[in-house]
Amino acid sequence: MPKVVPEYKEQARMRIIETALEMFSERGFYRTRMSDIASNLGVSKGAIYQYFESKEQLFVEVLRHHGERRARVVRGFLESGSLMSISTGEFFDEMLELRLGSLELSIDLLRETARNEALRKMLVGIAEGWGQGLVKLIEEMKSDGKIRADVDFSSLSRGILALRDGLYSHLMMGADRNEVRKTWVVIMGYLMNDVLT
Amino acid sequence: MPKVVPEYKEQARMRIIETALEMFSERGFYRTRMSDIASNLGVSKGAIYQYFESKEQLFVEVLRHHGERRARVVRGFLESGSLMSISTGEFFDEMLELRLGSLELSIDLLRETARNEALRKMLVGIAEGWGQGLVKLIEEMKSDGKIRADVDFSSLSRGILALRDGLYSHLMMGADRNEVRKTWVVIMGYLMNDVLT
Amino acid sequence: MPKVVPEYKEQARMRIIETALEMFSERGFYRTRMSDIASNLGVSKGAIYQYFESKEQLFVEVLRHHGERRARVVRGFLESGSLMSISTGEFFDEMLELRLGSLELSIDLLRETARNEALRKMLVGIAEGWGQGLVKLIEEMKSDGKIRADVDFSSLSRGILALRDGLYSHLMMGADRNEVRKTWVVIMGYLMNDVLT
Amino acid sequence: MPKVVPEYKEQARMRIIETALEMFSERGFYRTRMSDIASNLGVSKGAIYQYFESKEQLFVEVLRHHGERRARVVRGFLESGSLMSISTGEFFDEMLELRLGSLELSIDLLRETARNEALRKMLVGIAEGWGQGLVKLIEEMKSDGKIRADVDFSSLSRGILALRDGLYSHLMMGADRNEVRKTWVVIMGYLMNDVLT
DNA sequence: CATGAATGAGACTTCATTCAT
DNA sequence: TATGAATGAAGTCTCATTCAT
Repeated sequence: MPKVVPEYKEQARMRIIETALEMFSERGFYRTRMSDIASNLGVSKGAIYQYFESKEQLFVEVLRHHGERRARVVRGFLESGSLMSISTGEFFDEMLELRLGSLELSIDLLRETARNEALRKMLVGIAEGWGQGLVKLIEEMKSDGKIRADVDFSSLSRGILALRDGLYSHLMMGADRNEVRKTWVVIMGYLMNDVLT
Repeated sequence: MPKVVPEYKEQARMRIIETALEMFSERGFYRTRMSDIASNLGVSKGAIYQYFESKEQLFVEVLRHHGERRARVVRGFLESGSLMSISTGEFFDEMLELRLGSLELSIDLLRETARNEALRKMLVGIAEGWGQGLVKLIEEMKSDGKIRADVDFSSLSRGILALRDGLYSHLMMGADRNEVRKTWVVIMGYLMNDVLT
Repeated sequence: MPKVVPEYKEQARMRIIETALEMFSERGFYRTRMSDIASNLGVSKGAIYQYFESKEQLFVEVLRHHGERRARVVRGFLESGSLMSISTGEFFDEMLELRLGSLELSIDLLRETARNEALRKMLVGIAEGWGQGLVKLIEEMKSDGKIRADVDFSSLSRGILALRDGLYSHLMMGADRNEVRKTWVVIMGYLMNDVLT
Repeated sequence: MPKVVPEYKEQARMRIIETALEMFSERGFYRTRMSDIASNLGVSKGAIYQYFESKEQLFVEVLRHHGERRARVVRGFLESGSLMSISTGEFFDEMLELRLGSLELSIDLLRETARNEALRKMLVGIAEGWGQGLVKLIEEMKSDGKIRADVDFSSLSRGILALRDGLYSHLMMGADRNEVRKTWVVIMGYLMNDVLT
């Protein structure tokens, strides 16, 4: 790709973000050196600094990009679907693919957060996005009579998200993927029993 | 207490471990400097090296100690109790008090793991401890007829643990403690509906 | 103007030199980045390297150009004038306009000098030019009987130059321009009292 | 010197400041690397960071220390003396020894100043200290009838300081020390002629 | 000729660890 | 044993310079 085309810079930026995302979530913010990212990309350290002014800024952009992508995908699921559709193994796989939980990143994020107010805002925003989406879906289903009227949708929503995050962490700790997926399906199945009419 | 008595060394060791545990779980392994731990303890950096040969070794000991304490407490709950007893807000608070989830530590642990096989073993051991405890409890309840025969106890056990871990992470991210506790109670209540006879 | 005419190159060279002169004297050699100069000129960094082989070489050319211009102006003053004419506030303003003192540049020059013999030669040459001009003027006035015969013209010349340079440095340090100009006039007045017949 | 004595840290601090002062004034702030200062001191780079949190902070401390020392010495001269005493070659030598002019440092200071308000304050303070001391001396001499009543002491004071600074810069540029000293004596002599009764 | 993305040497800074006192 | 000054390896970041387009 010729370097003069206008899209070039944006593509280069995205390549850096994608690579950094992978490395940050696998090794963590501190264990990932700028030189690692650079050599993984096949460029020099300096090149990255043309696109991001610091390692911390790169991290912020990685999180922002990642958060937006997650939000888009999840919204798609929630809007078109029902609670049943997210109780499936397919949904779980899809989430996994997108590192939708990304507990790894979240922990580092949390630690950076102490020094970076913008990060904290974003963090809260992303979490709220998920929560609101679920809550809205549950409310709609309730008013459609698909869900029992006495369901505490706030707890239900938070519980589902917590289950998801916890299962991710188990995966990270080395749990077997099939077992984890099965757990999702089984537990979500139980919950659906309880709340669906 | 005169410094020459043998207990002194053990007490000093424990003080270091307790302080390091707090700091590692709040700031993370990388953000916590040896000098921070030392000044928090009111001793010199050198003193810590009389008890632990390296920062990594200190981390390992912190995790070992923490893991053992958690295991003890949880075993107590599980042995004396039933699934109902762990569905309560009291149990949740108790877990919280002991950093029983300690996702923060787990993440750092996971990252250290890449270079330290012993750590990985311990990690898996701790997780299995929890899992086995729950599984055993569930099996006993099933054979007592307190739980429906068709329950997939492995998934149930893993799901409960994942729920716990996920809720911890939400707390870390700034969620309200009362809401999180309530979520635990509500979701566990649903699950009990499904599995208890 | 089409870019291929030979004058173009010379004009482009001069534009770079003028811009660099301003930036070097305001921010200093080290604080001025090639990219700053380029963006101030509205061209790319690469373009500058078509005219100057390195930042250091550009600095040398800036100094040469500046020295020559100063020399021309000062010669004009000295040849057509008398000591009285350089004791005026107008002369002071004129000097200022041309950065005739340019202590800022001189200091950077001095520091470059350690590695660059050619620079040192030029530096000495410029300083001598001033000195010789003044000395010659004083000698002529003396032989015309306008100056007392016992005047140490070497010290007088050097003293005048030192006064000028010192006042420039005061300006740079934030002194009020009117006060500085007045000082020049007053002190030069005293000195004229002493040396004129 | 044993490292446990309380004075040790202060002495170490001063050694660093003295060495840094020499190197900053000879090579300038930018050309002086922390590793140069360290190896000149015979210690590692890291050691300096136990005493100063950054290169810039070291520079500030160097200037503060230097400014205070200069102020002390000059005050002594001015208080005990008369304008005649500072018109001597001995005074000039003394000033030189203490880098009392320190134009080199001042230029770097000036450049740092853009980013550091505290520095600018100090700079102004030091300059004012000199000026006030001279002005006070001249006023006293005037009221004692030793100086002509119509002397503009503000301009005289500034002129003397400018002469000093200018001569320093000439020395830095390679002028002969004896000639420079002689210039000081001669020009100050002329000025004394004009202002003393 | 011009561009500006990429390079890479080198500067600053941090911090786990050591060791003389 | 305890101290904390010193070390030095390693990481982040800068910027003059090059070169493919």
